[in-house]
Amino acid sequence: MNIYDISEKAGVSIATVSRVLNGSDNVSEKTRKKVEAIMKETGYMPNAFARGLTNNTMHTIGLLCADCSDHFLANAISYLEHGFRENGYDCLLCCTGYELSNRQNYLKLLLSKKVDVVVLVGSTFIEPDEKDNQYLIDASNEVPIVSVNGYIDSPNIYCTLCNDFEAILNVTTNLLNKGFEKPLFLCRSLSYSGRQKSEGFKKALSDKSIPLKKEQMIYYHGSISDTKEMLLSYYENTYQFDCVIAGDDELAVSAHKFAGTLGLSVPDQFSIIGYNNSKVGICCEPELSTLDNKLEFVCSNTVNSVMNILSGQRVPRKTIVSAEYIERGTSDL
Amino acid sequence: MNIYDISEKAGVSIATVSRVLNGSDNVSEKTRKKVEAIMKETGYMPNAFARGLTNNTMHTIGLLCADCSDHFLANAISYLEHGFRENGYDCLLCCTGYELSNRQNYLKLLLSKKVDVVVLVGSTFIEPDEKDNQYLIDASNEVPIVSVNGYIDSPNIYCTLCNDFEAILNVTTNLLNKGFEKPLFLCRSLSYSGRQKSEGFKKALSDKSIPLKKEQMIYYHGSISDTKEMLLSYYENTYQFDCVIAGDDELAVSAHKFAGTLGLSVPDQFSIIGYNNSKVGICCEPELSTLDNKLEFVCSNTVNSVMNILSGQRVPRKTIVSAEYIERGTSDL
DNA sequence: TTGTACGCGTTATCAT
DNA sequence: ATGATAACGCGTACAA
Repeated sequence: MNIYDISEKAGVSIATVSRVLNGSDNVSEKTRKKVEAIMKETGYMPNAFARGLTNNTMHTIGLLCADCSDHFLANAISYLEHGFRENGYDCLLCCTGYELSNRQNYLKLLLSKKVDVVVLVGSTFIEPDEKDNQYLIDASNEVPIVSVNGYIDSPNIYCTLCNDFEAILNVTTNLLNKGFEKPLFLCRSLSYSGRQKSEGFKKALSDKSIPLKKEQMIYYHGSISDTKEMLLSYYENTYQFDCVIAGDDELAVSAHKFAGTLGLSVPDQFSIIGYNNSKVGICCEPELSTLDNKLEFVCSNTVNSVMNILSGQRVPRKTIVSAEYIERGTSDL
Repeated sequence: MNIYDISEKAGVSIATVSRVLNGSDNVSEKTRKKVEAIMKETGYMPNAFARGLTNNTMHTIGLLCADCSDHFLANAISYLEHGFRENGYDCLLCCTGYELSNRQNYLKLLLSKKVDVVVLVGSTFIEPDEKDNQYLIDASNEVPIVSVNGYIDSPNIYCTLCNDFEAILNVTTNLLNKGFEKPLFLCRSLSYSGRQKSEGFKKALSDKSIPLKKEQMIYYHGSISDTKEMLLSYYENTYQFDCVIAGDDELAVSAHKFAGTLGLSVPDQFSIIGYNNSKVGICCEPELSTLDNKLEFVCSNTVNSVMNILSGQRVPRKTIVSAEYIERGTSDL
């Protein structure tokens, strides 16, 4: 059932059918009704591929995300998908993992599928070494790229992110003001966000003229229980910390369990602050204090930017929002 | 840069270009090399829409899921996406929510985008009232449908699921054998999976000739803390249960917190068993005993089924796998 | 082995 | 207001 069939049944030309299909006003009420009736009756659906071919778009947006089973990324995808769909766009999902070469292939794949925009979900897409981001810049010549939570300075790449630097700086400062003297910064990786957080931590110490010791910062990527074990041995052998500033809530939960097995009194003797305000933080007892990085705002801003870009408007290349400190049971600031 | 440009530069016809593109053997090594060189040099990419138009497929699979921020569903999507991609298929993601009319619209949308298959991620897509599933059956006339964790009996709908009935039956039976006398079954909804679990619970009681009381089964959909409060008041006012069999781990975490505030001794005085073996279950202390419903297997089987269907093979319409009981700190069976 | 020509189902331009 | 027709880029049957 294609446009020719409809035109024949309705006794009009395909041009007219196309006109009613696309809501053109240059068609008499009478024929419009007639054509619409035939369409309903036959359950006609215009062929999306043919439309794509002539319009050069199928209204789809490519989502690049490291791992959608990650709670934070899954939430981001959820927000983004809803936002894009409200605007008539579908989402093609690519779970790339963390390896650069895979990511490059996935990006190529999205380009070959002719998505209208590609969005980088999560700050891990922005690498510390500039040359590793060149493929993004290259791709941005063909299609707009938007980044959720990462920043890169390039003409056709638009970024919305949380001020992770400021958030960690503030919370660390407050912890120090409260009398904690041996902070441990615990983070997964040197993603863009990880780097910002790291700098925030360092700044807090330097603001107070506290010399930074190498052992005060750990980068670790393991399961909750592995991380707990690591902390146990680290505490024993390397550095006896009295509070943990974590790069995400799962790391914080590990620290929580660490404190539990050592019987440290939380939050007075030992404080923990997570990041992301995610569900895992309210499963433990006492519940986790955390930093809410305003994911919903970041995502909705991303969606708005995309829509404006697609309609040819100019949009800011960088939008930053402040995190919000959420105090629960593992800190008292 | 299209196939004509390439053919011109290479001094061959578009047919030949098309042949090297699709790996036909009817092309001399010499011209193949030449054409490939030009392609590489110009960075040519065949137009996906034009291909879609002639081949009537763009190798994409539609994923219908209620809410991809749900941990369980996000995991399923992750497995599915990887599996499909390995087979050269992309995933179009639709987060439908739980309302039937929305779901019907999303399904139509996927059909209009001409996906090759639609997969229903999660058992909530199978409604208790048969007529509410008619839209699925109708759609299955146009495109194969596969269901992850739900079952519906229809010629072009293929289902892979966990034996939730058996799992809850066994675990409830074991709890009763251990001397627990006041079990509470706590579940979110009467999704297909919810119905199976419910029946398992009932069967366990009836097998022991224990009369089922209405208050022994709760269907509740709220946040962790709301659920905890609900349980507190339920325990006080309605039914003083001594163990909880939960339909998912989050509900179990709520019960965990409930037990914590009441100071009930877990697992001897009060036992809790979750479902899904998800991350939230290892964030609490003691960690949650749970039922692993073999999501990875279910998903990989789903992917295999889809690939076989697409290649024209016959595949079983129903595949069932048994859950695995994982004992941690909230039960001792 | 290679090339010609048509079909896929739209949209858009130009007449009428 | 409506219709004829080119164009989009590719795959392929048929011819050579």
